[in-house]
Amino acid sequence: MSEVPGNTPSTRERILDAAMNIFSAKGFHDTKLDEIVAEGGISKGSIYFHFPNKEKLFIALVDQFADLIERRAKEAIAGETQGIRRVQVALEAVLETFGRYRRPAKLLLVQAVGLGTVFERKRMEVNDRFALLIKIYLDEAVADGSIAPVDTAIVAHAWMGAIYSVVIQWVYTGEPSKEEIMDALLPLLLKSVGYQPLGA
Amino acid sequence: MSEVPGNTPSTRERILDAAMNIFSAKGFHDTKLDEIVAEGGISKGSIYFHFPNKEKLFIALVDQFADLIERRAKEAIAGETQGIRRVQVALEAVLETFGRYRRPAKLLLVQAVGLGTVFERKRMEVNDRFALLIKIYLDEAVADGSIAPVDTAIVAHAWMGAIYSVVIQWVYTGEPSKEEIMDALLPLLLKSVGYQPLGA
DNA sequence: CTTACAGTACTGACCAGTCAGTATTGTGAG
DNA sequence: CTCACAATACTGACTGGTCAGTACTGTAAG
Repeated sequence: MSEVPGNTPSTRERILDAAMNIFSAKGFHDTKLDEIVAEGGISKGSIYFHFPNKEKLFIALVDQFADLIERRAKEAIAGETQGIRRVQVALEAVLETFGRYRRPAKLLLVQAVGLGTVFERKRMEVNDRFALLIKIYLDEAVADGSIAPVDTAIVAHAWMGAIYSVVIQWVYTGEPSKEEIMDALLPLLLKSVGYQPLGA
Repeated sequence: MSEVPGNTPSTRERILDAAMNIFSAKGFHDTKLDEIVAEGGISKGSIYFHFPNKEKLFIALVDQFADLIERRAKEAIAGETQGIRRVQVALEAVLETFGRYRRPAKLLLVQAVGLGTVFERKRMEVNDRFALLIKIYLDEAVADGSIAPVDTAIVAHAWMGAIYSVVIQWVYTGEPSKEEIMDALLPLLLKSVGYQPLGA
């Protein structure tokens, strides 16, 4: 995630990796900085050299993963031109990325929630960014006639929630498998806006 | 919620009301017991007379509301016999109940998440209860031919996530209105399993 | 020596939970 | 009804453990 393969990881990377492991497992409040120190074989001083405080360290991890998801979605979209296809490949890319990174997924979807006023803004911001992204391409698909007109704002939030929920379930239990999710969730979402996938 | 109208609320009820107000606004960790004490005009000691600790007080509120939601859904279902109609009225009942209680909704859907191992069990339990409920009636609808066969486990989680997400959005912003949600979300969910609502 | 980082020992604010005491209500014997 | 006592309900000043953050020391490279 944060390490360049073949290189000795920098202290900053070691901190981020260790923090990701502990935060994603125990949540923000139940994670003690000393645990991160032990996990990463680094020192408390260096954490405060690289990050101003515990909160910013946590947010750095959230941002890092949210950026990755968004980047992957945009890359996928760039390779397609037709409205609904773009929506489809973006969904695939997002599910693929969540599937590949279980710990960051848990951090973003579970541990970053319910942390009180400070983090609430951050979470809203990330959520809205995703919802807006979905909305834009749904609107595009409506405009070019791929799908019938719908309230794309609500659909965007509903889709996001559906994806989150299934991914969270997978994060905790490992079930359903990534393949089952792709096979069941993708057609479900597309059908919900009246698009009949080819295979169905 | 917890008060018998026309009666002076008992201390226990005053505690629950005050705790609901603060917890739902600030989250578990950012809420100090002294704030609840101030809000409810009660004393710290009486909180500990009625509840063993802060955690159990919080969970009492979560349970109380989860029970209400489940009860309303089951009542709605009991009044119908046909498969897909039962699913539909249950959805309506749940959305209606979330809509009526904004603070409990936020407590359950936002503040109860990401609180670490202790609460994670509780939340999984509540979630699975809801998902199973949906799944049962979806299976019923499949069995009686109302809808085509689908992976009802995934659909159940996806639906739950979709509902949660839209409700959370409404909790924060007041938008979209309850009517818009009902009008857009219900057909969306039903269409996702291939059921064409009458009005469409 | 200085810079740039790494390591460690320590501090003090914070807040959940305690407990000794007070108030209120219940009861039953005279 | 009323007095004695008990049980229950409530109060709020206090405490002790915790842990984010800080101040200080160590070191290697230039």
